[in-house]
Amino acid sequence: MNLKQLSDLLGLSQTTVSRALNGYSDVKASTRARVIAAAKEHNYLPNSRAKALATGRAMSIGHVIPRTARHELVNAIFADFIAGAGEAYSERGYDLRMVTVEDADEFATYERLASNGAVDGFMLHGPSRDDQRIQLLNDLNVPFIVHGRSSDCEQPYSWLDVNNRSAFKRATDLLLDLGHTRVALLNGDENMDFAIRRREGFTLAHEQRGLEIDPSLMHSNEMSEPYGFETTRQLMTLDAPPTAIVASALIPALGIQRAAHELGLKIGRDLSVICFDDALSYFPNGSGAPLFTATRSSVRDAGRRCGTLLIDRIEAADDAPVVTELWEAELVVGGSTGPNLAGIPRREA
Amino acid sequence: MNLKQLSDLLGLSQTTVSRALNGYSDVKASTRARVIAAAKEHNYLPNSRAKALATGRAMSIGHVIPRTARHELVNAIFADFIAGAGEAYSERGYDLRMVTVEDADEFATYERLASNGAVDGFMLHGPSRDDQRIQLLNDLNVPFIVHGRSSDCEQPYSWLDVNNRSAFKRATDLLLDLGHTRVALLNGDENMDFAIRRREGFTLAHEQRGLEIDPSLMHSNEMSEPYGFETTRQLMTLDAPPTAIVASALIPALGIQRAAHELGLKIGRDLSVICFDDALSYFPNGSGAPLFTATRSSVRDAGRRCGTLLIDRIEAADDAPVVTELWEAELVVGGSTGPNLAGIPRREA
DNA sequence: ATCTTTTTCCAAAGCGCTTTGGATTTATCG
DNA sequence: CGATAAATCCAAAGCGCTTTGGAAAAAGAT
Repeated sequence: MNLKQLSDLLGLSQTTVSRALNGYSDVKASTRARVIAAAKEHNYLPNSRAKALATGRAMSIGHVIPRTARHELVNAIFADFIAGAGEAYSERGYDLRMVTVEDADEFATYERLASNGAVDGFMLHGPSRDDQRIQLLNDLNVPFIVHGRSSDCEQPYSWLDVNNRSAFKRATDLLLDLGHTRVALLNGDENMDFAIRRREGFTLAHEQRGLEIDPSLMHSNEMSEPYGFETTRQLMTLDAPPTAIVASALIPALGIQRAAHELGLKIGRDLSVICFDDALSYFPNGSGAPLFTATRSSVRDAGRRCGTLLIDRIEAADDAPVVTELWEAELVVGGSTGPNLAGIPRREA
Repeated sequence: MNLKQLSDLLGLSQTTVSRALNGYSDVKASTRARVIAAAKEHNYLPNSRAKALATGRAMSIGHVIPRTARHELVNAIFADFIAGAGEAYSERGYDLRMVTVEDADEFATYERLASNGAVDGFMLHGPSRDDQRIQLLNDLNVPFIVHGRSSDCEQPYSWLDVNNRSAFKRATDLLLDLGHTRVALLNGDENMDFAIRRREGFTLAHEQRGLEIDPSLMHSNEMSEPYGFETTRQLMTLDAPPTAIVASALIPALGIQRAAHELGLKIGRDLSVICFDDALSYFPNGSGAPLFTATRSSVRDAGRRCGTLLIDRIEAADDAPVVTELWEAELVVGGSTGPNLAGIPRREA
């Protein structure tokens, strides 16, 4: 059933049926009712391809995912983020068009999808320090929003970010306040902007107290359980091992925990751990009382808000000013942090 | 730049330019070259909306994700699966159209997207025992493939599944061979078909040896770390606690591990654990030697294969026979399994 | 009752592509 | 060299919707 058939059936013009269905005011209430009833009865649905062509709007949001470069993306965070974004999209009648590409094709794909008319805007994930995609999309003059920020980017652009710097500063402050003097950092991949800011927070907390940081205590890698495990094992072989660790996520924190157990160290007593908790739905930070002391910010909520902001921009005038939003993470105290008992962790076994 | 402008510029008809670009044989090699060169120079790209309307093909695959009902989907597995599927899609020129919906709107959304022409086919995730979506999509006569199976479904349909039954049977056999007599099952959500089959494998292994299973040893829940943790703690308070556990995934296995540590039990000695490993990219089963003994099958590979099979079906004749593929999981032996030493786990501390 | 205004409807022109059904030109062949 | 076949090209008709610019009908004003 298409528009022509439906309008023939009703003895009305396509124009009238179309306008009735789309809520225009120049159609009598009674005929609108007739049209809607008939449409429902014959379950007519406007062809989305035709509609897209006629309106020039694709009603979809592009997510371009490079295969390997930022493959950190197709990961724990990603699923929750797009779950949140997807909610915002479907509320507004949009859907998510995801395309995975070879790294080399990434830019070309943005250009293609934009000039193509396949999407109305883009969601940018995982920005690096000086992310070239921002320049590109500004040049293409297509709406987009960045989840995160790009420190060295000069251009104006819209973003939503959690305050990673203050989150890690607070986390580090907490540990220093507890008397820890050797605090290790298991940061995320420091090509990513969020990791850079987190490191800044970590170092700032030390600087404000006039503390030097031993470089051998700072590590950077993609967040995985083995990363937490192996780095911790290695850290504990140092002459002066750390008594506390700030970790980038729950997953490496579990690795830290495993290493601690293996070394006979009790988390929260012999070794304090604080991590960033993205509040992933399938990976809660314990149930009930938090397992780890953590700075928490829901990546799902962030996705939802990013989706809303992006659609607002798509539907706004072309010259709408950029929008930015900085979220503070919440500090939740769990059982993984405690005072520095010895200066040097005790060993058992 | 659109087709008309490009053809005017070349002094050719739109027909010829279109056919040149689309590789038809009725255009002279030299003019084809001219056309391609001009298209590249003015970077002309056919408008995908117009193309979709004219061809009747959307070149996109629908993934309908209910918000909460199977929210297990928006989870650890999901990201890797669509990463794999996305590769297959982009190789064939398709992309992924994901739409998250309220549970109540799920069926209507399938109907809408299908009759709408918004997608050319569907990927079905996480089938339940008697999944109604299969009937629906068969009725709608739209290509689709199921990742997994639906045990009680009578209709023919295309699917790709890992042999969960044999995987869990082998896992259980391994433990029984090691002398364990009380083996617990931490299954996934038994509304899901895969979990049902896994339980079958678990019970079959016992039955073949004439062993009864204590029902208090069998649990079912969504895969999370706390689920593993709490269930294990509870199991260990039984009069006769298990000496081995079969777990649905790596994530709950980490919870099991945490509980074991807390109870002073050493994994692989006091408590054997074997789990299913979906080979998630960001969640490896250890690095190098496997952390857990596991039955492994890459969900990313499955996604890739599902994508290929689905597109094959979309591009095949309407009456192409259904296709099915059953993968055997690989058994990898790690340090988490060992012989039953006592019949009752020893306690330390 | 006549003239405006408002309401309600519609014909037709796109949107930018593909494809059908020739028409024209060039090559092949007896 | 005329006739047939093959190679190239193109005008025009869709695809199914929206939207413009009126026209016709109904309501309101005088």
